[in-house]
Formats: sequence, structure tokens, C-alpha cells
Amino acid sequence: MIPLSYALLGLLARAPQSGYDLLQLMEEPMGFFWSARRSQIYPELARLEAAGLARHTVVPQRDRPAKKLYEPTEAGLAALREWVETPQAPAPDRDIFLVQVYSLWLVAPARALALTRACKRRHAARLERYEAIRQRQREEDGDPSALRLDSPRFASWATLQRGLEYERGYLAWLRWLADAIAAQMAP
Amino acid sequence: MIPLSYALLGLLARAPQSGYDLLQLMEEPMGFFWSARRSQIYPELARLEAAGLARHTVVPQRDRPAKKLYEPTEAGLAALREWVETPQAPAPDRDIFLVQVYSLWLVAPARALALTRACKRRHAARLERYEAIRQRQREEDGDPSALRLDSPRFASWATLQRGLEYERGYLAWLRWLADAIAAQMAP
DNA sequence: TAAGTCATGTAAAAAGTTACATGATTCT
DNA sequence: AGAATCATGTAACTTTTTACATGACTTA
Repeated sequence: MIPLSYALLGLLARAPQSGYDLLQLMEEPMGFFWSARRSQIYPELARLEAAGLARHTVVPQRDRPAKKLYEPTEAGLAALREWVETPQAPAPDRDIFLVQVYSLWLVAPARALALTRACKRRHAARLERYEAIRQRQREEDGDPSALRLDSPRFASWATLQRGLEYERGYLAWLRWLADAIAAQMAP
Repeated sequence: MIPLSYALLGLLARAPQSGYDLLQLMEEPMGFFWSARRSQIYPELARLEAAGLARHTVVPQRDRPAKKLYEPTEAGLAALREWVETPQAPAPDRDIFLVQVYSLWLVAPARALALTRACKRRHAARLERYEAIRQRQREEDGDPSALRLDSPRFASWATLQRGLEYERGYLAWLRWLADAIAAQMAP
């Protein structure tokens, strides 16, 4: 089992889903911290089923094509619980913008500034997306600090909170970087 | 060319290095934002050379085995510059701890707290490592805000700064999470 | 002489991405 | 009739990891 297995089980543990549903849930919200494409998700579902961690039932629909609804088995839930409470080796850190910044001394300041601003736009957009989700969540759940620890809502709120702080921190650093570059251009 | 190609070129652009040197530089400091193993680095160096972006000379040493010293070619430097000033599609976000947190509602609060603390230790250790590097950098370079934009030192400082802020932000969130869990355990 | 570091690679397997492929149903 | 959404997959390729493999030289 790979992290993706548990990402999928984590989604199924909240509610049964079709592969197609999972495709979208892996975009948002799971994609904010773990991602996978269609070509990885469908085979992984088959693997989970072969391993006895998930099962599916075919659900015919009037207005749409039939779908396979997946849910975790008891063994699947147990495996997920066990994995969740075991500290995991972190995935290697990968930030392509920092790879660029590491060689930023090679390029003209104006280019460096433009690059920084492009990155800033990305992160600002991501932050806005997170804030929209928080807004929606607040409308649905009310005061998030009142959520029970054993509710999926609490878990969603905790991950969202990290996303918000991550983007704010990144943006603060980007502003600092842009200022440092600009400061050496003006005089 | 993949991001790793430019990570390696970025190291070579600062000073010629052997594959073995690059192995260690890919651990630290490059590993803080991009990583690769030996089995990827040596073939990648060969690829860079085949593409005319790097070249090597064999350097015999008295006290140690001979080594291949790599440096970027003019074409390699040009390719690096061009890549650096072009906005890159970000690598997918991957945070295994957040995958766990997303399903944290399934496990006992005491386990959740233990997991959070294990994560906190990791990040605290990483922060200490960054702070030690900052200390060393400060001793070598003096006031970092005086560094010139076109010096590798500036670039190193900028990436380190991001690392420091990332770990501080992560730790702040972990404290918040631990508190939220603890608050529901006590009463 | 054994352990440790310096030094360079390859092989095989796994994980992940891009592109291909198909078909039902609904809406315009 | 064509575009859009729902729905499920596979094939080929690239990237990355894990494990294997070897040898020079130094120090205890």
C-alpha cells in the first residue's frame, strides 16, 4: 500500500464514492496535499479491492450511466486507522520555484522580479480558493472550533487551516523577496 | 530536461563538482527543496553531457581515487538562465502528514496527539538544522541583507529564509493542532 | 585487517504522467 | 447534430526508488 491507497481509503471512509467521484475529490480537497491522475486512481481502486480493503457495487442510474460505488471493508478501515496513527516518512520536499531561486543570481533583476510576481499570482489564487472553501465551510458548520475531534469536518478544517497558513506564509516570503530584488534595482 | 537537470546545473554553475560532491549537495542544501538519489544523479550527469550542457575532466588525486569534475558548458549556463526566468508548473503538493490528518477523526485522541508530537519533533529538528546553517552563513557573509542580487550567496539566503519560515509556520500550525486535540481530551 | 570515506556506476521495480480509447446520457 | 458531463478504463512513457555492485585509499 502506498500513500495514495490511504488517501483513497480516507475519502471512502467518509462516504462511498465512484471512481469518477474520487477523481474529483483527488483534485479538491485531497489534491491540496496529495494528488493522482485518473490512470493511477482506477488501477489503485482495483488493487484495494484485490487486497480486500475496499469493495464495490454497481449502481444503475436513470438519468446517467451506471457507476461502481466503492466503500471500505472493515479490513480497509482498520488498515487506514493503523496507517493514520503511525508516523510516516515524509515525501521529499519539492518546490520548483526554490530550485529557480537558487539560481536567481544568474538572471537580470527585472526578470527575477517578473518571475517572483508570477509565483505570487499563483499563490494568491490558491489562497483565494482556500478562503472561499473556508467561507463555505463556515456557512455549513458554523464555528469550526466547536467541531468534534471525531468528526470528518474537524479533520477537513485542520487541513484547510494548514493550507491557509502555508499560502499566507509563502506570500509573505514572496513579498519579502520581491522587495529585496526591487531594493537593488531602484538606486 | 527535467527539474533535476536544472538543480544540478544550478549547483555546477556555482562551482565545478564531481558526481560524489553533487550527491552531497543534493542532500544539503538542494535536498531542502528538490531531491534525487545516486542512481538518478549519475545518469543525469551523463545526459547533461550528451546534451552538451555539461562537460567533465578527470582529475587524479594523490590521496584519493580520481574523480570526474563536471562544469556547465556555455550552452548549459544559457539553458539554466532561460529555465530560471521562465515560470514553471509547480510540482504537485505532497504532504503525507496532511493525508493522515484528513483521516484523523478515525483514531483515538491520544493517538492523534502522539502523531502530532512526532511530526512536531521532525519539524523542530529541521528548523534547528536551518538555524545552524543561517548561523554559519551569517558568520561567513555578515549581514545577509547587504548581499548583492547577482551573488549565489543572496540566492542561498533567499531559499534558506523560505525554509526557516516554512518550518516556523508548520510548527505554529502543529501547536495549534495539538492544542485543539488536547482541549477535547481534558474536560 | 577491518571499518570508513571517497568515488562511480547499473538493474530492476515501483510510482506517476501523458496520451489514447470508449460509451451513455443530457443539454443546447 | 454537436458539445458537455458522467463514467470507466488502458498503453506507453518518464521519473523515482530500492537494491545491487565494485574499487581506491585512509585510518584505527
